[in-house]
Amino acid sequence: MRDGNLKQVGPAEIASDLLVWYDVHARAMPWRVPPADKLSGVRPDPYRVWLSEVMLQQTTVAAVKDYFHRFTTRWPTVADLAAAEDGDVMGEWAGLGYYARARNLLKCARVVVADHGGVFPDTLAGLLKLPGVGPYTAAAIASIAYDLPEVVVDGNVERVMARLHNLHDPLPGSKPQLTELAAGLTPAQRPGDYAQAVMDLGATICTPRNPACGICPLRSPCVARVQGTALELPKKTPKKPKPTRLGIAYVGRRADGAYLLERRPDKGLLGGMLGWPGGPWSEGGAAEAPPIAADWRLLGAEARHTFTHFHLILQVRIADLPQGANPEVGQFIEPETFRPSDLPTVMRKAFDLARGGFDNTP
DNA sequence: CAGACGTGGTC
DNA sequence: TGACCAAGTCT
Repeated sequence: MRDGNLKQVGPAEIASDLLVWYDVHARAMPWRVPPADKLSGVRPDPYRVWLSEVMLQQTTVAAVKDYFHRFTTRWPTVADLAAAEDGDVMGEWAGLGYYARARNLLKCARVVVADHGGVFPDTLAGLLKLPGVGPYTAAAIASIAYDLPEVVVDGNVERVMARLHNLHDPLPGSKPQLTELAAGLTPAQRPGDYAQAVMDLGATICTPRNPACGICPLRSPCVARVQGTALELPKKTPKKPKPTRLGIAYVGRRADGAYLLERRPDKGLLGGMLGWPGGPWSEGGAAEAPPIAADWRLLGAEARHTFTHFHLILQVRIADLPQGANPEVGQFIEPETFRPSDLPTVMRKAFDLARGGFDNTP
């Protein structure tokens, strides 16, 4: 049979082909136990598997690596994390995005310590009850950490399944079908390696833009490859356009170098993170009053930032505040305590502009 | 169930 | 430059 033709291959053989490929091409990750080490009985640490999986939700491996290293260095066990201060965890997560993940991370660590003796549940149902652990993450922990044959379905698996079976129904409506197809391939042997193999395949071979079909271990049974439809799969329902909102960031600096910051409420955008006072952002325009009376200067440049569902143009206003200033909003953070890296990215952008403003007007 | 929820990289 | 994309979850 020529390589360009479709070949009937059973589910067991597909899984087996994928595992053979994975044994050679598995990417090395700080949270992963390589296939060869598993043969000597080494098991992944459920804490590290959980932490990495939460960080990897909608986030690239490249972005996660440094955060994973900092978290596991500072909090080596789930008990260490459970005992951490909220603000320390939020600050360490700053820049990674989707901050509900960090809030749920801490909640989850405390539940595992308080209700499970510091040991992660080893069933899908038990894992699903944990804060911030949904169908994907529960199945990933169950299969990767405990080698249970649960069905792991993430964006990679959806893409691989849609192409393998040439399924043109659009996401997210087709998710149940894709899950069904994924379930049909999940093997009883080495389900954890299999799950990681599909995700590695999706990340390195069966990529969204330039799939390397020629070297894909599943090229023989892949219907989309033969039909020439791989590039258009999986289909997705079109997204709505993003509106643009306007806002103000008031960056106030006291004579001793302390900055006036506020802790944002747990609910909503950037919940639980530090930020500059400035009120809500809206399409109508920004008119929020300053947190304290002072000589606020408007900077010439604005911070631009795009969130998941809107663009933001942020005016930056700066002021030198007297040592005895007593603002209604927020709290001063001493220069020894303040780490710009504790700020979410949009707030750090405003800070970078403000710093230039202060430098120009000593 | 559709919308909220971040960010950095890529083309 | 801007739209799309990446190991989703919660409401």
